[in-house]
Amino acid sequence: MARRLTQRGKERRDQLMAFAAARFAEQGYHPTSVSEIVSGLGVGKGVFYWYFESKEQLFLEILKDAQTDLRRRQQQAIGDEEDPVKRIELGLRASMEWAEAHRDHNKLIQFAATEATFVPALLRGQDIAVADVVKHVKEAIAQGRIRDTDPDVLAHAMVGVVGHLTRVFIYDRGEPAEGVADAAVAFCLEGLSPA
Amino acid sequence: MARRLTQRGKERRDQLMAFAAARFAEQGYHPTSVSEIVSGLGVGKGVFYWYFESKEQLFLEILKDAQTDLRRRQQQAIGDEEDPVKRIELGLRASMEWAEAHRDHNKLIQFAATEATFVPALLRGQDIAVADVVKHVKEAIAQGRIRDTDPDVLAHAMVGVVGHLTRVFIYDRGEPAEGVADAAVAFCLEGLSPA
Amino acid sequence: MARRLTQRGKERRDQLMAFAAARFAEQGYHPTSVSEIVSGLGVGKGVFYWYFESKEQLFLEILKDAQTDLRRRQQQAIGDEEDPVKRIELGLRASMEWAEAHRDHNKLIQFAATEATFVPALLRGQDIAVADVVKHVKEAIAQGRIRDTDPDVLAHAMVGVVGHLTRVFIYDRGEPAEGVADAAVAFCLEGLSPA
Amino acid sequence: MARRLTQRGKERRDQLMAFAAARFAEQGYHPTSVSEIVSGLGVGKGVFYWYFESKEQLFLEILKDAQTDLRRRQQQAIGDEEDPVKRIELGLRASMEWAEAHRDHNKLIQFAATEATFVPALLRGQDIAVADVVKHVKEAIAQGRIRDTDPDVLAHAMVGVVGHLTRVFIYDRGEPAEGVADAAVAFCLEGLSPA
DNA sequence: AATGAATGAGTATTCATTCAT
DNA sequence: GATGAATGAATACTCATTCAT
Repeated sequence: MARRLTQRGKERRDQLMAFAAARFAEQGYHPTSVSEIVSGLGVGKGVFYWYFESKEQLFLEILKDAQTDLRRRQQQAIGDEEDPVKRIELGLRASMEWAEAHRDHNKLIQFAATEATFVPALLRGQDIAVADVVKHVKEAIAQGRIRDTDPDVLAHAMVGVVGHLTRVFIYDRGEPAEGVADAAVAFCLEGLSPA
Repeated sequence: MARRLTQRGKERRDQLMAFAAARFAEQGYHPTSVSEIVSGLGVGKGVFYWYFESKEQLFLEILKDAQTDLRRRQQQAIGDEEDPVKRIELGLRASMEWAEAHRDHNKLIQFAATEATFVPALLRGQDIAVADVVKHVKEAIAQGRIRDTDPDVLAHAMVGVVGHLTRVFIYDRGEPAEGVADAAVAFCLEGLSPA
Repeated sequence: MARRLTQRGKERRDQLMAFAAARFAEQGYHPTSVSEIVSGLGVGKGVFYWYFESKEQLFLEILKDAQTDLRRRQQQAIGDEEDPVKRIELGLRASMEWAEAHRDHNKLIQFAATEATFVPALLRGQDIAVADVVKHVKEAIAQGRIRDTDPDVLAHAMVGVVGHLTRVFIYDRGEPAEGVADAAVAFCLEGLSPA
Repeated sequence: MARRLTQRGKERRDQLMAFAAARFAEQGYHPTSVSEIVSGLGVGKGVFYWYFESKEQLFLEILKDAQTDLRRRQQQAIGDEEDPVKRIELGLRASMEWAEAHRDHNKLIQFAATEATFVPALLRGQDIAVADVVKHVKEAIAQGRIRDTDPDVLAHAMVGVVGHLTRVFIYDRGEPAEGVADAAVAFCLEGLSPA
C-alpha cells in the first residue's frame, strides 16, 4: 500500500484490477479466488500481494475507482448546460452509457450492497452521486419545471429506474444503451401518463 | 430432501430458514457459515443436513418461498379490481408493504443477482412477477389510459422505482412503507412532470 | 474453546498436546507445522481446530499445563516438611525429577522466553514458582540457617543452577536426575567452597 | 559469501547484523522477516542477499560473532591473574558486563538452543566457554581452594547462575550489572551457606 | 431426529529467495 | 552495489459436508 510504482508496476496493477473485476462480475466475489486471478494472468501469487493488501482491499479499490469514474463521466456530459431538466437528462444518459461500457463495475456495486463489509464504502459513493442529482432537481423545482416533491425521493426514483433498466435491457438483453436511455428519460419525465 | 416431516419437523425447518435468512441478509451469504446457523439455534450440525441438502439448496428454498409469497400477496391485494391502472397501483403498494415486512428476503433477492449460481432461479421468479404487471399495463394501454410504450419497459421501470425506494427509504432510513408507496406511485404515474 | 468434551474428545485433545509438545521440543515451535502435527497423528486437519483455537493457543495451553504440573509436583514433594532448608532441597530435587520426565515441556519453557508473544504467559508461571522458593528462603534466613541476602536473588540463582544443570547433564548427556540433583543441591548449599 | 568488501560494504554488513540482531531479540527470529530488516534500514531487498547467503546464515554469523566477542572480553578481563579463584571471579564479572552491553546477542543464544538447526553451532561456542572455566576450576581444586567435585558440573552451575541472574535482574528489572555480579559471585563461592 | 467429532479440499496470505534492470 | 518486482512453495486456518453413535 502507498507503494510508489514504476510505469510497469502501474500497468500490472491495472491489469489485476481489470481482470479481477471481470471475474467478480462474472461469478461473484467470493467464488473468485486470488489463485484464480493470478493464474488467469499467468503470474505468481506474490504479485497480487505486492499490489494489494488483500482481496477485500482490491475490491474496495475497484469500487471506488468505478464510482469516481462514473461521476467524472456525468460531469463531463453535463458540462455547463444551463437548463436543470436538461442536466438531469444528460446525467441519466451518461449513466447509462457508462454502464454499458462498464457492466462489470455495475455488478460489483450491486454486490457490494449485499455484504456488510462493503456497504459503508458503497454508500459513501452513492450519496455523492445522489447529491449531484438532487442539486439539479431542486433548481428545477424552484423554476417550477418539475413537481414540488421531496427532491431526494425523485433523485432516488430515477436512480432506480436507470439501474434496473440498465440491468435488464442493456446487460441481460443486450440492447443498445441509447434506446434504453430514451425510454428511461421518457419514463422519468412523464411516468406512465400519456403525452 | 422431499422428506416427510412431522409437525415439529416442519417447525424446525422453518426456524432454520428464518434464522438463516436473517443472517444472510445481515452479513451476506458467504460470510454466514452453516456452523453459525446451527449454533445460533443451539442445535447440532446434523440437524441442518437432516432438513436441507446443502447450504446452497437452503438459499434456493428461501428464495423461492419469498418469491411465491410476494406474488400471493400481490394477487390478494389486487383482488378483482377492474381498473387496470388501479391494479398496477395496488400491486406497487402491495410490493412495498411486503418488502417492509420481509426485508431479509429482499436482500437475498438482490444478492442472488450477483452470483452466477443463483441467477437462473432468481430470473424464473422475476419473469413471472413482471409478466403480471405487463398484463395490466397492456390492458391500460389498450384503454388509452397510459402511454403507448413497450409494456415491458414500463413494467421494469416500475420495478426499479419500487425496489430502489424501498431499499433507501424503508430499509436504510426506516420510513413507513405507506408514505414511500405514495411517492412511488406518484412518480410512476406522473414522472417528474408537474401535476 | 470452552467446548464440552466427551471422554473420547478429552483423549484426542491430550494426544494432540503431547504430540505437539514433542515436535515443538524436537525441532522448534515455528518449524513444526499444524499439518505435520495432524498428519503425524493420522487425523484430518479440522481435528486440530476442533480442539484448539490456533497453534499459538495450543502452545500456551501446553505451557500452562506444564507449569501447573511442575508446581503440583513440588508441593507434593515438600509435603509438610518443617525445616525450610530441607524444603528448598526437596523442591530442587522435585524440579529435576520432573524435568527428567518432561524434557519436552522444559524446552518449550525455554523457547517461550525468546518470543515476545509468549513471554507474558511464561512470566506469570515463573513468578509463582519463584515466590514459592522465596517463602522458604525467607524463613531460613529468619532462622539464621542461610546467608542474609536478597531472597529473590538466591531463589533465582538456584533456578538458574537447576535449569542449566538439567539441560546439560540430564538432557544432553543423559545422566540420571538423582546424581545431578545431588550436585545441584551441593552447589546451592555450599557454592564452590570446600566443605 | 566470502565476498571481498569495501569499507562502505563492511559498514552496511555490520548495520544489517546489528539491526537484525535487535529485531530477532525483540520479537524472535521467525517473526522477523527479511523484508522487515531491509525496509527498517530503508534499503532494497537485494542488499540483504548481497551480504548474506540466507536469513539462517545471517543468524549463524551473528551468533558466532557474539560468542567470539564474549570470549575475547573474558580473556581480556582475566589478563594474567595468577589466582585461579580470582580468575573465575573475573570471568563471571566479565560475562555479566558483556551481557549487559549485549542483551540482544544473549537472547539469540537462548533462542538458538531451542531450534534443532542452530544447536550444533551453539554448542561449539558453548563448549569452548565452559572449557575455559573448567581449566581454572581444576587448578583451584588442585590448590585445595575449592571443593573437589566434577569441574564440569561446577563450571556449568556457574554458567547457569550467571545466565539466569543476568536475564532476570539485568534484562527484566534493569539493575546495573555490577551489583548483580557481586551477588552472583557471592552465590557461586558460598552458595546459601552463612558466611 | 439429533449430536458432536471428523474429514480434507480449499482459502487468503506470507515470505525467503531470485532476477532483470 | 542496489532496486523493486516477481516467484511459488508453504502456512495457518475455514468450512461444507459426512458419519458413528
